[in-house]
Amino acid sequence: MLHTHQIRLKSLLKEKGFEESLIEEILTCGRLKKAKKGAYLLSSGMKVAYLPFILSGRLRAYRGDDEGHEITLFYTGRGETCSFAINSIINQTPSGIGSIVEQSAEIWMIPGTKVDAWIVKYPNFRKFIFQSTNDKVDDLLSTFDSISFMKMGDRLYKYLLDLKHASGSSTITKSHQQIAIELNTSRVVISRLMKHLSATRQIRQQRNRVELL
DNA sequence: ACATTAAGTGATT
DNA sequence: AATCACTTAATGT
Repeated sequence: MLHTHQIRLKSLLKEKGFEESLIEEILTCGRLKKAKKGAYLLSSGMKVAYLPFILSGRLRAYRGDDEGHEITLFYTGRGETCSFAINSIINQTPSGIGSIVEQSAEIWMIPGTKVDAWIVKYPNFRKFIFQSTNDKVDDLLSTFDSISFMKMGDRLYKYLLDLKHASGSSTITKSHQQIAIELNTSRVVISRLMKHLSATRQIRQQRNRVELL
């Protein structure tokens, strides 16, 4: 007896090219977790017990300090897993990053204890894991570059573009304050830059809403 | 109508 | 690019 989310999960796993028997294993030993927008899934220093496979929604990974500063690192969406979770699981080390639900998500939680064996047993799982790691390291480097070399205005624009790609929508519903937190700058700075983007017709904005043009 | 939260702005560092 | 101090605009109760 399969639930609708299990059917969707199954077809997504097939799409990913996973072996039939692996799909069965994933289905039997995982469990569904529904997480609402704004929920914290993981914070820095926590042990990771489950490998999250995202069925729907989107997560935002960030690095933070103890004074409430943070910086957005990358997003994780449908059909993806967070490669930092993989590292924490395999190396048995605590997570160095935090993860928050950006768009209400359904996540298939796979016990971390299975990961080692599956990497050995299933070539396609191994590929998936390495591919995920590679993807997220690329994202991370791109974020690193922007912090190191780009001016705030360009960083903001890149941030908006990244969000557009991650969400598949050119409308972003966030306040200037929230964006400022994610980029680790001040609200005033974001407001000024937004005004400029608006004046040069690169965006259109309303309260709590930015549309990329 | 009033309070609260979001966004805009000039001046200063 | 950040901070302060303040204004104006939008929204909730």
